[in-house]
Amino acid sequence: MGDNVNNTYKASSMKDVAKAAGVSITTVSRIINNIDYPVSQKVRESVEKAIDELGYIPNRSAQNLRTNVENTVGLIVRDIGDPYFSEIAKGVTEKSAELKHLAMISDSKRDYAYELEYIDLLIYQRVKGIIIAGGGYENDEYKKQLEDRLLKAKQQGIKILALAPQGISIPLISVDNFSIGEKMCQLLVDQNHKNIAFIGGDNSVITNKERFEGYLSVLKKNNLKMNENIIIHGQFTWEAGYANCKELLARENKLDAILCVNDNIAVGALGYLSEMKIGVPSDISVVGVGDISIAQYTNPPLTTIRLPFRKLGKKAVEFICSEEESFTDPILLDSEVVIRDSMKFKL
Amino acid sequence: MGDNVNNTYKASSMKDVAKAAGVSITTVSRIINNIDYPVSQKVRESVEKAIDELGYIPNRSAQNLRTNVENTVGLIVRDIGDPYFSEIAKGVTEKSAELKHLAMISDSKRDYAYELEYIDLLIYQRVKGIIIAGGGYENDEYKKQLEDRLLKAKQQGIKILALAPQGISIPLISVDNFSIGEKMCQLLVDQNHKNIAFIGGDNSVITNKERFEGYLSVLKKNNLKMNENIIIHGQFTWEAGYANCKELLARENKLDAILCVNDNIAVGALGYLSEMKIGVPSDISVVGVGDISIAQYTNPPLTTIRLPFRKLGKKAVEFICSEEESFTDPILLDSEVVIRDSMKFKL
DNA sequence: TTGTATGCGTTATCAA
DNA sequence: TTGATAACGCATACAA
Repeated sequence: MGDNVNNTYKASSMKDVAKAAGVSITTVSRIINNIDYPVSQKVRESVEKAIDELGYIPNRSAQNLRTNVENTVGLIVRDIGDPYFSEIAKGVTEKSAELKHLAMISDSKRDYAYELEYIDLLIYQRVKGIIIAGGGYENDEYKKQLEDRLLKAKQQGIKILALAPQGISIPLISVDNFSIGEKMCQLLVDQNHKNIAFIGGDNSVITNKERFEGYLSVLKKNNLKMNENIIIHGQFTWEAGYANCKELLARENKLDAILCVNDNIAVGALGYLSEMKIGVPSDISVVGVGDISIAQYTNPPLTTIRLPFRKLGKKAVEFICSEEESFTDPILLDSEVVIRDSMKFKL
Repeated sequence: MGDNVNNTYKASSMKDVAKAAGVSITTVSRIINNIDYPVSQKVRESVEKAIDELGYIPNRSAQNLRTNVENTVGLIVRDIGDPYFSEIAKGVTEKSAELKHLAMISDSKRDYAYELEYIDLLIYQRVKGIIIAGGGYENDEYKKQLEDRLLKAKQQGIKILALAPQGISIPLISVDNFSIGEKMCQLLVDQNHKNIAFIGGDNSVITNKERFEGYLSVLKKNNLKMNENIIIHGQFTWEAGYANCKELLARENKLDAILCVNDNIAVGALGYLSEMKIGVPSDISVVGVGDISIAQYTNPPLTTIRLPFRKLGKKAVEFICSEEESFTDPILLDSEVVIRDSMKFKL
């Protein structure tokens, strides 16, 4: 089982196997790769025996150098503890495993300097493709840096794609965030809600901005005037949802509904309202976006819109492992409104 | 910027750089590796210019084949959406990035067949080390398979370590689960709780078993008789916590406290109790284990014991990237009881 | 059916 | 201060 010298093992190579089996390395290679090439039963057996005894495992780096075929994909998330990203990560790791690939996951801690650094590391690692999960930042420097990396990756034959808009030209598998904002706002309007507050996350993130614009568009369409007082932006976490809901109610207490830009924020808001003994949906309706798994267990269960996180992750890996080089038209997956009990029916 | 043939790029190599700069590849290599070797300013500049113009990036596979130095670590979690694991993952990715390494994360979906398969994939990938995050299964076949892989990894010079006991000899960086069970149970006993229920997760998982034994040991020590009726095992999720709390109360309604084997379960239990309008801690005390981030925001905030998840992940990466080959004595990190409002003080 | 020889892109040894 | 060359482990074209 390998040579034990100085208590350290040296992995055996094809050469060792060939020698042990008394054949050439070509033959060993053919057997390893299970290529449909005629090999006599006797030789095959002796090689397999040698492989087993030596505990031989092919050297990926050498294979890789030779064939230039990678079997890793890179995923960059903002916060792996956030259900939004962990669901995407599950889709990515699941599909990767299915295709015998491995996923490298980096957590940028919502800091785009890290985001860029990780892309560099992943390119250097020569992964087969890089998946950017978070929404782009409305920041010219960031966009420029990202475009640089797109070019760099292309030169190395590495695919890059995003699961949320980046404000630049990049293959995109995502959802239609503007229409999501519209749908949820219209849902509330349809039930006669008038004073509809908006709690957003970081509004320099394009995803947030697009949903927000969907909200504004529906207000306008329905001749409801926008009230800046009841629009708050902050972070994407439930802590922020809690804090911003508090702030919101301090500013304005005649609210019909709160549209939260994601479910995390809605969960935080629900928590604050419950603490304040404000009835949901009797006193105020709350809706979110995402349908993360906890949304069905909040009190009351959350009305939201289901985003296909896992499917996004899977599709991304499929693209990376496909022959397709690139694509320009965004692939937008459907999302479906999920009615639960946190929204009042006023009709 | 690379040769564009048929709309596909071929990454440039050191050879290309050398040719462009009119020097030997040896010189290029020296400059790339920033080795302290005298290179004339003029040559250095021309090489750097060529690197820049060609967009040259070293080929990791070739470097790797030559030097046999890896810069990736593997992490296997059971469910990346579970705060227990996502916190560990954050520790791992953070420390990895710090050391210019990349983390490959696999999600076994709590299925140990996948767990083993992922280990194989990671070994084949020749990562520098593999971190097993979940607790081992009390299952002889699993243990045997795991031991096989330990040996295989050793042959390849790959370190494997666990962040929870596996029931076999393996380098371990963890916490003392038995004493954690003891501490939490003693905490309740000290406050005069007598009928202390236990909601566990999968009791074939060693971590669970050890905490449970700590609980039993304290009951015994205090001459409290164990009541099988109020001991339930199930899953580690809050859905299971909810369901098992319900089951528990259907079986027995004279409970002083519930000791949950982790915070997820406690969160689920709290949810059920709140729905049933059962006061916590007025009617019944609830404590958990872990101190996941949501624990301070539950209603009431959860009394629990803080486990150093992130630190575990970081220490694991430090070990993998260190010179140390292995170690036999488990490294057990401290955990600290966190008193919040979900436990009644009866004294 | 099997084997020989070449080259993938590096690093490192040795020579100049 | 610089360069020629071998070797890492493998896949493959070609020869036998």
